[in-house]
Amino acid sequence: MKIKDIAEAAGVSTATVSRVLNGKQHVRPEVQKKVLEIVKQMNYSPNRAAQSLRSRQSSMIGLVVADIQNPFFASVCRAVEDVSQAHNYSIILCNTDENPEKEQMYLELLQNENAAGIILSPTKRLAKHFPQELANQTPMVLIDRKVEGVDVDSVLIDNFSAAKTLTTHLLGNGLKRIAGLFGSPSITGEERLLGYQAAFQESGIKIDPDLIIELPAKMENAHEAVTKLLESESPPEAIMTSSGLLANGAFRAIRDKEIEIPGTLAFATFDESPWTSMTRPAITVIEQPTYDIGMTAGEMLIKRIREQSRPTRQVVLSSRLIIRQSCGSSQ
Amino acid sequence: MKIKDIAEAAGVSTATVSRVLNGKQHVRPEVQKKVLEIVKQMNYSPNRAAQSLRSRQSSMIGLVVADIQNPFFASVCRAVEDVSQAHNYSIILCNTDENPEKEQMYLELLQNENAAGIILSPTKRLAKHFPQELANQTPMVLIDRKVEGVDVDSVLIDNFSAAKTLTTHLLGNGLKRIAGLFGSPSITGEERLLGYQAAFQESGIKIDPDLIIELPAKMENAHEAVTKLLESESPPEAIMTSSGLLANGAFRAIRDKEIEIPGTLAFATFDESPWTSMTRPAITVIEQPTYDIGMTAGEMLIKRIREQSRPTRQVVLSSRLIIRQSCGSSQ
DNA sequence: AATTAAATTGTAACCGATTACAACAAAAAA
DNA sequence: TTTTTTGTTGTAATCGGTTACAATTTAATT
Repeated sequence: MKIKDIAEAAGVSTATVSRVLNGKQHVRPEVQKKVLEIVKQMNYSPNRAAQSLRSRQSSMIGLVVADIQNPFFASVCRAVEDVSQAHNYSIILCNTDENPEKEQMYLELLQNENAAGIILSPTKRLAKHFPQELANQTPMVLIDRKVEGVDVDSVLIDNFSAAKTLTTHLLGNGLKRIAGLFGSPSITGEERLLGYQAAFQESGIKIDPDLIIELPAKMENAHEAVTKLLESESPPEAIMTSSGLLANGAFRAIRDKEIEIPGTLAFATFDESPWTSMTRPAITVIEQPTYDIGMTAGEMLIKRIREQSRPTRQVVLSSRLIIRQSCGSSQ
Repeated sequence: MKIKDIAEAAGVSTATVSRVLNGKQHVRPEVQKKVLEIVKQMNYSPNRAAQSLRSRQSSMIGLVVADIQNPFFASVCRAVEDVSQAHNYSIILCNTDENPEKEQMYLELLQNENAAGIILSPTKRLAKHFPQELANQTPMVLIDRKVEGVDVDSVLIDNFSAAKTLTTHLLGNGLKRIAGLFGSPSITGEERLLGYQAAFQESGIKIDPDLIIELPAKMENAHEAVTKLLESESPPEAIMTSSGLLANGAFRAIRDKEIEIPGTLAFATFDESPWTSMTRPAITVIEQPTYDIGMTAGEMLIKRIREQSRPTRQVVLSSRLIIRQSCGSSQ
């Protein structure tokens, strides 16, 4: 079923059919009606590959994230999909696992695919060697990670401030030996570490460097690290983690050791998850506007696709500290 | 940068370049080497739209699920992506929300896109009116839901037995008034309901029809339904839910009312989630082999893409009852 | 050495849409 | 009525690959 078949059935040329289908220029209403009828009757829809080849633009949006199993990205992804769908774009999902080679591979793929646009949570390496030409050529929106000195749209939260806020909250509760688990290598993890350090700085309390742990953001890693931490000679008074996945492993390790929260150990983390409000004590968290991030990124991308030359902008959405019982503070 | 440029630079025809790139037939090793060198040097990679147009096959696999925010599907998705990537396919992600129109729209899109294959968790309507022609024409693997009397590959767990096992476990603990929350409209929910009923049947205990609740699998719905249930004149002794999302809302409602588990109310659910082992008491669940389902489906799809005519098969993976403390059983 | 078979390469058609251009018709202006 | 403008339509080129077919070279066989 191709455009030629429709053209023949309607007694017009393929050009006319194409014009009708794309709502272009001058076509007599009666011809238009006839063509549409036949299109409907024959249940025709155009071949995307042909369209894409000719117009040098596909209807695909590349969504490149670290890991779709991370609820943060799942939520972002869902939002992007909702927005895309409303504008007749589909999404190609790419997981990088923070691996620059995978990321590179996917970016090339998306170029070859003539993706209409790309939404990307860049790895640390990409942030260092940012492909500005690619961004100039293909509409792109960065999410979740700050990349300095490049001209590209982005949507993120202020990770530095959020981490500082959370740490300050812990310090404010009289906790001093606060261990921090930060995802690595990851820009997000890095920024949050800086916020953590800044909070200490400001409070005048010294950080025990042994309590700063950078590690790949996987549950098992956090479990292992926290287990070791808790078995050490001078265990911390509090633990904070920089992502939901890390929180999970960490919390499990704490539970395994049957350590009392917040009595013996306080606990707080980035990322609101289904479980953070369900444990007893419920857990103090920094909640990110995940769906909003995805939605905003999606909308910005659509706008850029429509108007390639619009000035770029950085949107910073605000996160929220939800104080619960895991840090010993009353409300 | 197109194949013609490479051909010219290498002093051969485009056909030869194409042959080299696709590892086809007869090309003199020296020519091959030369072409590959130039391809590398000029950093060429082929236009996917053109390839897809001519060969009538894209390198895209459609993954159609109910909702990527459901951790079950996120895990399946991740597995599919891993397998796809290893075979040089990418995935187009489609969320249906159990909405047949959305599903229909996406299936058409995937056809127009010449998707190499489709992995699909079908809605109830699709199961009734299964597009066998589409399945014959495009490699397809069904996941998660059983569809009767069609000739198509599928990967699932035995939902009926799993639900029966879980319900029998509750009954075995002396619980009789067991409320069940089942996702609807969804084949999975339906099958689990049947298993639930069968367990009662077998035990000779009557079901109070008021305790069977079918509802869209969203947290809020479950929260609302359970709240109402708990406020009713004759509240249940136990609640089981047929999916992780429902479990979340249900558990939250129980917590909100500060009802003691398992003393006053027992609780169990389908789907192992990060939080089910972290609450106190920890929750008894049916754990599904999520990653395995995705991986198996992915591999089956690749095989079918390679050999369109192979006989179809149904793979049933086994789920596992994890007994914890939420149902009052010692274990 | 002559014949046959196999390997290598190029030419050009093709996939299915979009669109520049030309042709023609109808309406408006002179 | 003639000329100009505007609107409608078709023809054919084009996007960038793949591949059938034919042509040519090389190797194997008789």
